[in-house]
Formats: sequence, C-alpha cells, structure tokens
Amino acid sequence: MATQDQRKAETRSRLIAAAADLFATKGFHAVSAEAVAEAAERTTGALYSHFGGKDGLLLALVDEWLEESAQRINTGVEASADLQGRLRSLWGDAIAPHEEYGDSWLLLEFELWLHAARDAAFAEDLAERYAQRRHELGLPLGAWTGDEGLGRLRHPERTAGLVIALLLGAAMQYRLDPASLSSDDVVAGLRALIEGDAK
Amino acid sequence: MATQDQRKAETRSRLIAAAADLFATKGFHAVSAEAVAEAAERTTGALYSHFGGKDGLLLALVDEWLEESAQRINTGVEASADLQGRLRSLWGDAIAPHEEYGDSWLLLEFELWLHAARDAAFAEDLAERYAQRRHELGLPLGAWTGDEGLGRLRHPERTAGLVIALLLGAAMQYRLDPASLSSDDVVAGLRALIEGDAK
DNA sequence: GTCTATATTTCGATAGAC
DNA sequence: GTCTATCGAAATATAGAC
Repeated sequence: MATQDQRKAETRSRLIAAAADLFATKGFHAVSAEAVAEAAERTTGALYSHFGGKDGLLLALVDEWLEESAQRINTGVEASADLQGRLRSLWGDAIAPHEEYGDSWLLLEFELWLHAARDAAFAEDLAERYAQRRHELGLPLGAWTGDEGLGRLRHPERTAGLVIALLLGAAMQYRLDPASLSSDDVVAGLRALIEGDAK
Repeated sequence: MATQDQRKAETRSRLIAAAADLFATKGFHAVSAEAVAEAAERTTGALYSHFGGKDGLLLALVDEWLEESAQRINTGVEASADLQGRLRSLWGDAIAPHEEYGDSWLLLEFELWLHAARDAAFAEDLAERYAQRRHELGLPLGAWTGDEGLGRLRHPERTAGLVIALLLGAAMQYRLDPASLSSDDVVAGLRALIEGDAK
C-alpha cells in the first residue's frame, strides 16, 4: 500500500467534503474553485488534476451523495418500535443536523435538484437516486403497516414517493419558519398518506 | 401623466421579467447583471439606477412574486365543481407551465427558497409569503370539505401547509421523472391529508 | 433616467517546476 | 500528483455624456 495512494485518496475526499459544505451554504456558482481548494487545504492544481474542474467536482459529489443518502434513510428508522416512532424518526432526520453534512444537507438537496432541473445529464443521475429512495423506503413502509394491523399497502413505492414529497415540502417550510409546522402535524400527515393507501 | 414615468415603469417591469426568467433557468449567481439588462433590452446603467445592483433586483423580484403567487393559488381552483376537481387543479398548477413565468416558475420557487435559506433578510420575506399561502389556501379548503360532507377541518392552515408541502415535493420528483408519480397518486395523497384532518 | 465606456476585481483554466 | 505563477475572460460597479 503506497503512501501516494493514501494522500491521493485523502485529497479527493477533502475536496469533496469542502465542496459539499461550500456548495450547500453558498451555492455552486457563488463558490470559486480556489475557495474550495483552500477550504480543503489543497490548491486549484490538485482540484483540476482530480476532477478536471468545478463541474467534475460537482459530479463526483453527486455520486458520493447518492451512496450516502441511500443508507441514511434506513438508519434510525429501524431503531423505533412502532409506526408512530418510525415516522417521527423520518421527520427528525429531515430537519435535524446531519452527521457528515451538518445542518446544511437540506440546502445541498435542493441545490443539487436545481442543477438537475437545469441540466439533463444531472437529471438522469438524480432521478435514479429518487427512484432508489422510493424503492428502499417502500419496502419497510409496507412491512410497518402490516405490523400495525393496517393491512398491506397497495402501492408501496408510490406511497413512498408521497411520503418523501411531504417530508421535503414540510422541511422547506420548517426551515423558513420552525413555528409554521409542528412535528405532530407532519407525523399525522405522513400517517394519513400511508393509511390512505392501506387496504 | 408624463411619458417619462411610463418609460421608467416599463424599464422596471422589463428588468424584473428578464430577471425572473434568467434567475429561474440559469440561477442567480450564474447570470450577470449585463445579461439581465440585455435580455430586457436595457443596459446595466438602467439596472443599477433602478435597483442598485443584482441583489436589489432580486429583492424587487421577490416582492412582485409575493403578490403574484398569492393570486395564482385561487385561480382555476374555484372554477372546479367538486373537491376532486379542485385538488386536480392544484396539482395541475404545480406542474403546468405558468402564464407569466413559463415552465420555469418551479425553478424560481426553489431558487428563491435557497436564497432565503442562506440569507436571513430574504428568509423573513419568504416565510411571510408561505404563511400567506397557507392562510389563503386554508380558508377554501375548509369550505370544500364541508361541501363534500366530510365535516370541517380541525386545523385548516396546518392542513394547508401539508397540502402545499406535498405539492412541492411531488413536483420536485415529477420534474425529474414524470413517470414517477401519476396525477391520481398525488390527488389521492392530497385527499388523504385533508380527510385526515376532517372530523 | 438612460446609455457608453471603462476601471477594478475575480474567476476558470493552464503551463511548467518539483 | 501537487504546487506556484499567470494568462485571458468575464463579472461588478462606477464615471461622465446626453
């Protein structure tokens, strides 16, 4: 194992982490390549060598975000005992500071979505990611309703899509004004969506 | 009525319209002041004279957006006869091209939200706007359920917040992949949210 | 109030040494 | 692979004529 490879990997990791932070808090176009390199304690030369530029860096960031967010959904949720607790955990994850990306992961979520909505190449990647989310949330969702005696879901993935939609839209409003929505309101809404699809 | 005032008003209007289009389709930081002026068939001098710069232009845009979006919610919706039709109209408005802002109004929605999430001054403005939306949607929402024999809503504004949340989150996913959510799914979700709060 | 022209700064990207 | 130095392009903002 060469030391070169370690340093290379760390440089790459540092640059992506710095990009995630800065792109989220200031926006992609508002951040210069030099600022990212400086925050990562590297130089623009290293950035261009690794990613070819700011765009390549953003693409790499999306890829890592893809993997990471797939895991996030399931963590914490499975620790809860009943449906109510699981839904509460989902909402908590949506608004709580995140371990790796801090309290700005929600900003990154929308920053990436905006780039995808404006660029077809990004859109395909992100669309796949959302499909993956719906799929991975749909499975446990169907199981939970069974546990609660609500019957099975007719369309687990479609319901998962609605659940994710409500979480995102509620988080938007919560970010602007935390008093505008209570946790109970959101959880009640999530439950209504789920029960509406349970037979 | 002086011709000077007319020209002044038109210049202002042109600049705001061009800004709305460009900020939505390319993003605020990706658009130069000169590009906005050029699209409005004016010059940067006029832009700086009216708004003091790009930031001032964005603020003026938000204000106009505030008024305009308040009216949009109620139009089209009241034309429908029953709850199902009204919910379908709401969803249609969320994803359909808009008269004044084209098919990019959804992008502007999130662009403005991102700026608000990053800037406290913007946040206050936008928070007020969302509160206004919840209020103006909550009233008819409560009336609709009465018409349908569903009883009255317990918390019209909170339910309106959930309805708006679902519309925004669903529109996000729909924009990335129109096949991911059917209109029936979304309308069913909206109905579930409303019925969940009706007693 | 609006336009032309421009000063100043900053950005993205590259070349070459190590 | 990484860094230093730098070029050319583009952005913000201003000054002055009309």
